Amino acid sequence: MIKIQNNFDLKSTITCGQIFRFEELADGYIVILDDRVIKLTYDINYIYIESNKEDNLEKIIRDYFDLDRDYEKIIGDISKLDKTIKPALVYSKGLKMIHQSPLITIIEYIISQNNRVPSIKNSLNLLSEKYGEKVTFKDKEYYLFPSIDKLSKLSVSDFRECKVGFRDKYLYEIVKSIKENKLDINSIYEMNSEDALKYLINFKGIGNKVASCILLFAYQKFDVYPIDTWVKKFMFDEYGIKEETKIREYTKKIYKEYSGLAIQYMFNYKRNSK
DNA sequence: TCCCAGGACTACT
DNA sequence: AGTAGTCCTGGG
Repeated sequence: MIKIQNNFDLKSTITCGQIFRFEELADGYIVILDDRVIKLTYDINYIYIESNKEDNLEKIIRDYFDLDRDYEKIIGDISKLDKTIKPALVYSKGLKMIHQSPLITIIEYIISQNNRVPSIKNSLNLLSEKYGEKVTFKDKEYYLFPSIDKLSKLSVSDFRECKVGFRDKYLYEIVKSIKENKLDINSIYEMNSEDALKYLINFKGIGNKVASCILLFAYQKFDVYPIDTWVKKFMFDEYGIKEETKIREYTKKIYKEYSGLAIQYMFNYKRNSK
């Protein structure tokens, strides 16, 4: 068990749509990471983390929840640039952008296309239960997300059996590309956002939105972002801007390299506050 | 039973 | 260059 300062908003961070495989408990959350299961509980001062695998835990947590980035400063900078977004920043104070493994993020967001959250979760759980490593934690069984080696042995119909529907062939092809390094997930770290976006969109099954989510949640490229209905609503209500291209122009001009973060805060505010 | 939501691709102009 | 139709699942 480790404890860290409770200086972030665990609930928003976990439930705001960036994480699919989590479970809400009476006193906290279970989250399934790449290589372990964690349980997070909290009081006013601390967040307590337990795992089936304690080694390196603090470092992994700090990395996954992006705890070492100075969000206070970023938020300060954004609110200096723009007053209108301030309520959203205050409301979502403590929301962190998670830092997930590229492989999992790519699979998750391909499945998410034209799909709803419960159905996405169902598919991810099926994939994990069938092909992932079983882990026992506090007398309960969990399944980690399958490795690239495991995934690359699946057929199109294996994917189909996990209820991914027409996305089966996309997953099959992309997993193969990753395995053969035709989709080089490591090279993306070094690309600028524009090139990375173009690179990802070349692969069948990855469009603009999916690519944006991958770059934001796996590569922490804060200047790329998906624009969904909640963000559109915010932009229309607050600024009277309706078209997506105009929204992109505007957010880029105002929020610059922090656009992805600003957008996520907007999304959380618009969707969750009254 | 049908209908709908939800991204990206394909095949058309 | 732009767009209608299509792919599948789960839920109303």
